[in-house]
Amino acid sequence: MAVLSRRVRPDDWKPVGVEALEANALKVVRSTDNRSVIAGPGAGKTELLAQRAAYLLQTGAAPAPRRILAISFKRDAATNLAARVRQRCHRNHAGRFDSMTFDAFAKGLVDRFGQALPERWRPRPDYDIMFPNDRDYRDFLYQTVGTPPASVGTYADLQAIAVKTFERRHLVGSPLPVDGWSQPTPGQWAADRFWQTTLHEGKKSILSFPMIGRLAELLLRVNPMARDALRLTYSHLFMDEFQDTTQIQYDLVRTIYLDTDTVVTAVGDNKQQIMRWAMAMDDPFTAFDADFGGKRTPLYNNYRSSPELVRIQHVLAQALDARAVAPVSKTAGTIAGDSCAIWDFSTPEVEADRLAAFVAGEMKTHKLGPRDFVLLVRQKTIDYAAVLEPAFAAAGIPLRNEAGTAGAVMLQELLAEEASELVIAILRLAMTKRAGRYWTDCQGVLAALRGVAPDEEDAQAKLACELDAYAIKLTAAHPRPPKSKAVARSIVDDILAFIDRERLIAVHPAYGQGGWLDKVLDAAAVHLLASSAGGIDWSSTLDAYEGVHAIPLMTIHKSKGLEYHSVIFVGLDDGAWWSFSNDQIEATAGFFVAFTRAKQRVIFTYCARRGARSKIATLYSLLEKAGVRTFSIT
DNA sequence: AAGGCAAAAGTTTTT
DNA sequence: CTTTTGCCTT
Repeated sequence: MAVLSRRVRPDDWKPVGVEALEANALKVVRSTDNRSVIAGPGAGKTELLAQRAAYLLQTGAAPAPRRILAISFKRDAATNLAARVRQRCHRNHAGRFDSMTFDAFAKGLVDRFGQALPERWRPRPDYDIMFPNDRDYRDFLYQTVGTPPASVGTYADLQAIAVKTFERRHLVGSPLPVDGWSQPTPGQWAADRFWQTTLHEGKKSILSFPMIGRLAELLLRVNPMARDALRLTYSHLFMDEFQDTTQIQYDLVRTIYLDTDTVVTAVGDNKQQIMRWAMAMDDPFTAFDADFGGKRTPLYNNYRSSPELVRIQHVLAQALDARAVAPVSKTAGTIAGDSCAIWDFSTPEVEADRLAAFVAGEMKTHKLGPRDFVLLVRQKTIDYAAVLEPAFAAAGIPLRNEAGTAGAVMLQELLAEEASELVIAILRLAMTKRAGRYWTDCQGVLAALRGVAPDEEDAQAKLACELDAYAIKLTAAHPRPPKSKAVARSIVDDILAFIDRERLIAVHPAYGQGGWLDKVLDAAAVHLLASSAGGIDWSSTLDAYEGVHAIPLMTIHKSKGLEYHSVIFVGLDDGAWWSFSNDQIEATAGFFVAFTRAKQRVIFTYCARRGARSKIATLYSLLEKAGVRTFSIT
């Protein structure tokens, strides 16, 4: 289908690049009012937003020069949505679509307008970012902060504040008062001391992202010009993964867009709320419907999972939401035996061997790749990797612990880093045959870094020459993959010098903060060295770096938003689910997320040696209720 | 310095 | 649930 830049009449507009959308999805795509879309896994929530963006941009419902703002919770979700819109729209249209994380949005506001904040809340322009933990707050509350004035309370009052709730209740629990708290409670007094210390009392201001969110909300409340500019800029606002919205984020959006002509579309699934610990609101959808007059529009199709899996999913869904409506599977089942089963093993070693043999067999008979499978665990991937990795290696399948670290950086994070992607793209280009598509990638990224527009032919040609010459030089200098950390690091550094470190930092401000770029580069070198183990060639080294032939092992949280042909959940026992009774809803939501990653099959494994199954008996009875069978394997 | 015991952590996003 | 951390005592 041709991607058009001219305007389409709303009645003539058709979904781009997909067969059809379900009726409600199409209603939301064309909607002119605020909508809350609650839809289960595999319903195509991201696709709905991408189609709506295409509709608004192509029909002029979002009229130029006004733009669409899409806010996501995680970076990969923001990137993914932006990519889909670029695929579906002409460059001129996609250029009016801004997809970013909440934190990037809030930080952008503070960076642009923060100096207009009243003095007591004004950070210095060169502020640093902190990621405080409970320990930092404990040290602050019990040591740094000292004794409150008698009018506020006593030291004992401070000690009575639970460290766990200090941040969420007092520090960033509610919108900031412009002139400070006039008659502070002990909690507010401590919060104010924390703010004033981090803003004004060091060499630099130091802020956490929740604090940045609160400052962003305050500055728009006191600065009507900035607020009006945002209202004018964006005719439409999308919010993805809305079930994970925090009060801070919600307050910010409300301050900007409540009772304005900006149309808000909030999309998510309350059954997948597994971020409550990260200050997610209890029921953001109900708040949104009440405040913004959001019209609730559910989706009923499931484009991911087979009918049999969708049937079982619905049993789990009902445990989370009694009013859940059964979704309709739009995918055919391809599994001959049980789509879901519990495998009860005598020992973890037997479990590892059998799973490896099973995956190897399935790959052969059904022409599946290792990336069609996932090994999911609840926590501590490293413990499971220790047993599973040798067994899978013996079966000829490398296992890759996505939560494992290279240097100081988590593997999954490293691979999503622009710096790492660039290094690998250039290595592929220089070191491997048939590197055609890497030419386009590298050229595109380099052009963007250096500010060369696609239509500047001379500059593009010059860039291509430079890239060519550099590739030849790199191949000559390193015909084989590195055998030491020092060589690996020198390769990474050399490539970075070629792409120009300063320009990279200019385009990605995060790389200018707190040595993050060096951590990423060090991690890239460590991982490059680890990937070249065995003195293999460049091509397999780079494959190993990206894990293209490895079966991924990860936690449930990391798997959110991903999908696999077969999901193998290892360790359905009380030990792994120690927190089950603390928050049954959240734990069951985690179980639901794990289950719903699968397109065709889910296997749960159990081993008595790891723990009982009494605390999580309700999970087992849910599976039993859905007719899932248990097989003992010794 | 080492041992004993109780409390806390673990799952985790974000430039 | 298990493992790590932290504090107190000897």
